[in-house]
Amino acid sequence: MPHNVTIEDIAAEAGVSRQTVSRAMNGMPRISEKTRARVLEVSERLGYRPSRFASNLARVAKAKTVGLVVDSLRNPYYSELAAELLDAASLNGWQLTISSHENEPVLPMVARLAGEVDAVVGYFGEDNEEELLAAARGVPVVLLGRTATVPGLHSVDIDFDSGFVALIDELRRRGAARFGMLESHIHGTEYAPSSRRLAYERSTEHPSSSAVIVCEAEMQSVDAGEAGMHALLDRYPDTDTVIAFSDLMAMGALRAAHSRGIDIPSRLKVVGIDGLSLGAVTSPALTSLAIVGSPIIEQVAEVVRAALQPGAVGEQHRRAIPAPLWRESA
Amino acid sequence: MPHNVTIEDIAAEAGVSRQTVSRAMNGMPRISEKTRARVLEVSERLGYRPSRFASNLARVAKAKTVGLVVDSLRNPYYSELAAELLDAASLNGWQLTISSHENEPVLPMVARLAGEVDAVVGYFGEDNEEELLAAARGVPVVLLGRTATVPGLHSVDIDFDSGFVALIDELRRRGAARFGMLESHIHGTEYAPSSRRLAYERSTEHPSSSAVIVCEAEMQSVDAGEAGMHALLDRYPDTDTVIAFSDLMAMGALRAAHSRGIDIPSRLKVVGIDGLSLGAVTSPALTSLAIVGSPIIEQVAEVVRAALQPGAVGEQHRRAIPAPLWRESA
DNA sequence: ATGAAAGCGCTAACAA
DNA sequence: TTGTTAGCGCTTTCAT
Repeated sequence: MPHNVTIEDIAAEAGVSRQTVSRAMNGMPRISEKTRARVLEVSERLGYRPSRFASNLARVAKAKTVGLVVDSLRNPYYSELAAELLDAASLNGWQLTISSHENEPVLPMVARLAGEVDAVVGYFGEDNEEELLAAARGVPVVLLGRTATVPGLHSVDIDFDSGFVALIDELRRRGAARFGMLESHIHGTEYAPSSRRLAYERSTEHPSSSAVIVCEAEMQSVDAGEAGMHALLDRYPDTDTVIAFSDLMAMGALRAAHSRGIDIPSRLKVVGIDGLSLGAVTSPALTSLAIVGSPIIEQVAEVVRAALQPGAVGEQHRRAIPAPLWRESA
Repeated sequence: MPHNVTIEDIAAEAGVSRQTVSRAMNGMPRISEKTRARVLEVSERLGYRPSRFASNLARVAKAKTVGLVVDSLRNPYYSELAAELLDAASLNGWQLTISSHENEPVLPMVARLAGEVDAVVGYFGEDNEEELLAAARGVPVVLLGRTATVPGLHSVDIDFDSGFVALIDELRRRGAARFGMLESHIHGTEYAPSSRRLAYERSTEHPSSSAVIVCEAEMQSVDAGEAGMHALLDRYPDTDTVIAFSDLMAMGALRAAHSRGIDIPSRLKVVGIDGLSLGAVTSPALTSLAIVGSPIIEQVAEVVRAALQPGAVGEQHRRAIPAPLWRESA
């Protein structure tokens, strides 16, 4: 059983001390080119791989990495969110490790992640807060899209109410009068109104906001949006403005409108939620209540930055206000 | 200067040994519920965060993490690739940390990554192999989309020639006769024919394969594809089959065809490259030469698995054959 | 330019 | 159930 090759082996083989090996491997000064070359040659020959754990343990400037938990990177909402967090991470000198709970139960995943990262941020659906906290074993956790209720958990929630007010106001100014909404319901789960629907209903007046179609979404929510749009147009033919649960669903809605020969936005306005850059390439380009590309990531970065501070204490709760992103469809 | 709180502090405060603290924190057996609770209480009160470096150093089953380097997660090709690698990672018990070289030069990024992961895989464009190898400091590197030429670097290349043969054959069987291609050229860089274009030209006969339009792509290559399609239809009006550099460009091509009232696929077949799941929601759904969703990730996972083996020696070179994904547009 | 000593903070194996 | 003894493999500081 050939034991793992360590810095000690390289030092011995090259006839130098461990520090010299360290200097050579890390491109540090105070070493002659000659010895450096020799050490590098030896280390390559023996297949030496420095232990990142040992080196970070000894080093004073330790690497920082934040873990992101999402449903699936196949959903463009999460991949754009990840892209933004990646920007923030690079700005702050963090690494970003991503996990999706597509294949794995959340709690074990968080427990595993906790052994590899310095903070965990993510969407955790309905997961129990106490259990999350316990699974994280001291690693700070930031809940996205909901407000944490137990002490010790940070959160960045989304203030749909404020976002909707701005959106509906401007839509009205543009002539919107009879609203409809395409709500989403993940197939096979028990239905509960989403915070998006609730905000929609609060921000529109009653008779119009009764025009809600609950779409049974599976993976491909574009299709659900298309079907939902047909249902909505059948049931509430005089609707002039449709707000979809997500941009993906709105894209389906656009398709349904197309197939019926309905002109957008003159006859019907369509608005998504999310603010995906993907929405720029539909025709017409999709107007959206933007979460991604708005201040949410700023907030997350600030919370993480604070939580990563050595003496950090207490939790932070923030709310990000989604902002309408006006393109052509409304 | 309050030093970092360590296991020692908790042990002292709780009046137990370090080992007992370890048992409590990690949910290990052989500890009474009473002491566990007390230790947990203390650790929470003092804000104890176990050092993942120390724990992994001491632990025999160390965490494995692989680093993925991509252009940008905003590009669905990379995010779907990442999603697949995430699946493979979860299957193998790895973590996945992602870096994009959107904001950061590659070499320093690889150097940083190398201190945090056990293997690096990624698209490295034109980057110098020797420099990459040096930056990785002993951490295995897997090049994607090209074949490594220096010893020490692994690679998984894409065999477009084989893929194109299968694609073109079947297209011909379906009536394709005059081919055209929409090639991509990243704006502001020197142009060199892509391996996709070369494979296309090899697999089609000459006069038809001269129908190549080089599109100046920026971020949003959908637009480039749209413009390119118009140019192609103007210049080679009798083209009956168009192959685009990517699915995104093919989506633009679809849009151009739409706006000209050209029916797809009866009058014109359109094929993308990449195999994005996004292609399923265009109308008509996009046929594509699939890279993502085909064996490429298998190959990558195998190479990484081998490279992660303690005594691993030598490098691996593999080729993945893209497979046509027949949907409606062809 | 190089080396020796002293940790970094934890877990594994064994003893009590 | 709990504690003791050894490391894990590297970097830092200080000599030389």
